[in-house]
Amino acid sequence: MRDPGPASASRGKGTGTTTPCCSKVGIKRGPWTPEEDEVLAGFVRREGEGQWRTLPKRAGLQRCGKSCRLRWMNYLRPSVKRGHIAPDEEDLILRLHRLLGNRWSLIAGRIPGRTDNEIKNYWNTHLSKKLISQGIDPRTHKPLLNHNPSSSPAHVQDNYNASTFTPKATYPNRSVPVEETGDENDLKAVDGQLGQPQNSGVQAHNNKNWQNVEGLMMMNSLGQSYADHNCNNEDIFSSFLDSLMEDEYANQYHRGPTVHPAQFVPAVSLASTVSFNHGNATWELPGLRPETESLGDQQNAVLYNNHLL
DNA sequence: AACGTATTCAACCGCACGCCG
DNA sequence: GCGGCGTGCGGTTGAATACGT
Repeated sequence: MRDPGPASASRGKGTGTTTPCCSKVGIKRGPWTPEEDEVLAGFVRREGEGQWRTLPKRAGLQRCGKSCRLRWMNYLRPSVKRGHIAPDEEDLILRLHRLLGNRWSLIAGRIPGRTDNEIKNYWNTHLSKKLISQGIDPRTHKPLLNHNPSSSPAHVQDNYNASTFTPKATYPNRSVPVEETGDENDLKAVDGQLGQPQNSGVQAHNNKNWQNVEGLMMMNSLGQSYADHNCNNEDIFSSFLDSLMEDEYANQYHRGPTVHPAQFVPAVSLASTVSFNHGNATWELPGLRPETESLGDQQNAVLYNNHLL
């Protein structure tokens, strides 16, 4: 492994304002030693996670709290899975990234044992290059304009298209059209109409990294709803994401015109239906195939078929 | 073997948000 | 409403390592 390096060695970017926990003289930086790992892991096992700021002092570590937390979360936690990313994990990362963009923590939350840092690194070092080599823009997941298809082996392209890409989806809660280009101005326009993503019960959102148009559309709506009503929607989000992850789902919606979700109230027998409160209306996001739809509510069936298929 | 370049990934940074007094 | 604190996020860095000449 790497040498720990001098305790005062400067790493990372910038020399500007430092966070309080890292400004103290005598705080060690750089790679962790096995001894430090042992101290930290033992302490967290005994005392539990949290109180990271005061943890170094209590545990007798010459580290800042943020560094301790990062080391625990990304390396020492028992649930952290080490080793190579499996093909199915890679496939999942690709599909989740297409939906969520650079929401590494959200993506990591769907892949057991993998950390956001690990997935982020894997994306930047492997997957983004892989997509580029296949003529896919890793930022938008759309074809690169200047890419020569002949430069990629056909079997590679076929494999990727077949196993990884879902058909283009038009989400039922979309109220504005999504431009085919992932142009920044388009994103701003979309932001303006749907509102910036807000902090939610799921996690805090950084507003600066909404790079994926599809994910932007979805998360804007979810985030807005979460923020407006401050409800605990982690399970709802999870099930909604599950439904989005199904190819069948995307197949059902990729052709249809948009409809305001408030216009549509799915039959109660529809499984995986996701409800959101927004303003005075309840927004319903159907998340399954129409063939499972209850025929008991004919009105809903008509709406469903007319507007969402 | 020696050197230069590319790649990997652990660790750092600033910032944003929720909570609480 | 305001400010401090704790926490978590995504972007970036750079030492270690791998690879090529």
